[in-house]
Amino acid sequence: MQVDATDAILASLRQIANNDLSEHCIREDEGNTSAEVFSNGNGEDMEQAGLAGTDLLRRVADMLQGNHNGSLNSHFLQQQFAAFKETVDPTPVSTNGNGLLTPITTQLSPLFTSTDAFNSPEKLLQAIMTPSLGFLGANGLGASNSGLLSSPLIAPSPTLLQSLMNTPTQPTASLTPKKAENRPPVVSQTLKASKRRLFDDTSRIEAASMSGDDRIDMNELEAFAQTFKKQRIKFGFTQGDVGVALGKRYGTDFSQTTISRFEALNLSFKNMCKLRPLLKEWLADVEMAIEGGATVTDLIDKKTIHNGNHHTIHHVDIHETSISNSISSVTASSLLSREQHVKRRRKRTNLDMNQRNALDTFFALNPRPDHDKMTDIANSLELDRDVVRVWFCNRRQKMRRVDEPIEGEMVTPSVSPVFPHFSSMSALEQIQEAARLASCQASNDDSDGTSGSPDAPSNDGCSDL
DNA sequence: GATATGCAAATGCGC
DNA sequence: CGCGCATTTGCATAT
Repeated sequence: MQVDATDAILASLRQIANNDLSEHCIREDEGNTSAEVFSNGNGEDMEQAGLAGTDLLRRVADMLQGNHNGSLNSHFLQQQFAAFKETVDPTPVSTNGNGLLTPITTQLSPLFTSTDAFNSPEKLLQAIMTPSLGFLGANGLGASNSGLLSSPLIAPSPTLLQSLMNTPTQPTASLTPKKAENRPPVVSQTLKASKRRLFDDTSRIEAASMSGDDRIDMNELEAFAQTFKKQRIKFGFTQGDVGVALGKRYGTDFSQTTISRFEALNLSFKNMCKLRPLLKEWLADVEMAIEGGATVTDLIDKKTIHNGNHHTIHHVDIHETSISNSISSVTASSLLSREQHVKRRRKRTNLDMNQRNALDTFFALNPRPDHDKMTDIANSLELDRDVVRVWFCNRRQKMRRVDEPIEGEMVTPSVSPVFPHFSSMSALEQIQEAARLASCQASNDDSDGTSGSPDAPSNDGCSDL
């Protein structure tokens, strides 16, 4: 009776702890090694394992069981353990291209000066469960702030454990409009996927599949970015300068961010192609001007001051851009020489805390308000209706993004059972009420109603007024 | 002070 | 017009 799953886990943990980790490759796809250890793990027996000092272990076992359809999996345990070890000693970790952890020769961190710290499963588990180690993060969520956990590579571990804890998951943390200090090291898969870098595989394929003339030489693109940066620095322009200069020139300026991303090839392929001719032209002009004796400050000033006038700054015929790409030819010279009714991008609205909170609240009430309601909301928040509309669109988009990856059960009562009484109110009343709520919760930093998570802490203090 | 980056506004396009 | 979805772009802030 006592040779039950708990013992088995103990034994296995001990074994794992004792063995060098390198023997237990943490490969995702081959759960061989000692998988048999738990093959007899009949879950029920665990309930009565009253072994002293195994409480933690049991908890983990329970969690494991709960999380793995009743079948304990030593491979999984090993992962946890390995992750833990890596947490304590981040250095040797490495991932191969496939995102799989590769075997490592372990080395204990100064914190755990001897292997003893791992020899006992109790210790091990205790360590895992110890908040100060950041393994579970504050609140049992996987937010690892501890300096120990600075390596992003160990992130999966807290996450897994978190799921073990069966805590309401909030994987992306992207929902919180917090200052970026508590940012978890790992971005959600979806978010990651949505970001396209120039030289990722997709782009390569994309570029390679372009036909004949349209084909853009990736190397050239890369080279240009490099040259551009070099020249830019040589002449003494900042990224911001360039952005502004482009604005004067093409009517639509770019931020320092964009220039930075261009130089670092951190834009999509298409985007790079679009920007390149502009930058190329600008650079050519600058080079010419400098050659002609102009100083950089001259150029900057000129570009900064020139505003609503006719921009005679240039007239370069850079039509030998060698790339008769549709994008490239259009953008450059044509816009200016016509009229400059260049549709300027709306300045990015910066919603203040109250507006955010209010919108969040509205969203919780109703993620897709109709035209009138939208207008009411906009008015009540002194925002452009369009801004509000876009906000809702983006918010829905975000919600989908966040929810989807968590396949299976999503406890998203998106429509708002949280505030049932609202449904009987008029739009205006709802707005007023929501505004009250928003201001109520303005001080607490939750503001993350997206997941519709049941915990809704903001609810307490305010809902009844 | 300049640059890099996370999150999310704003845009564009097809429906 | 408005939506969903993908993408581009920039504010705020970290580095």
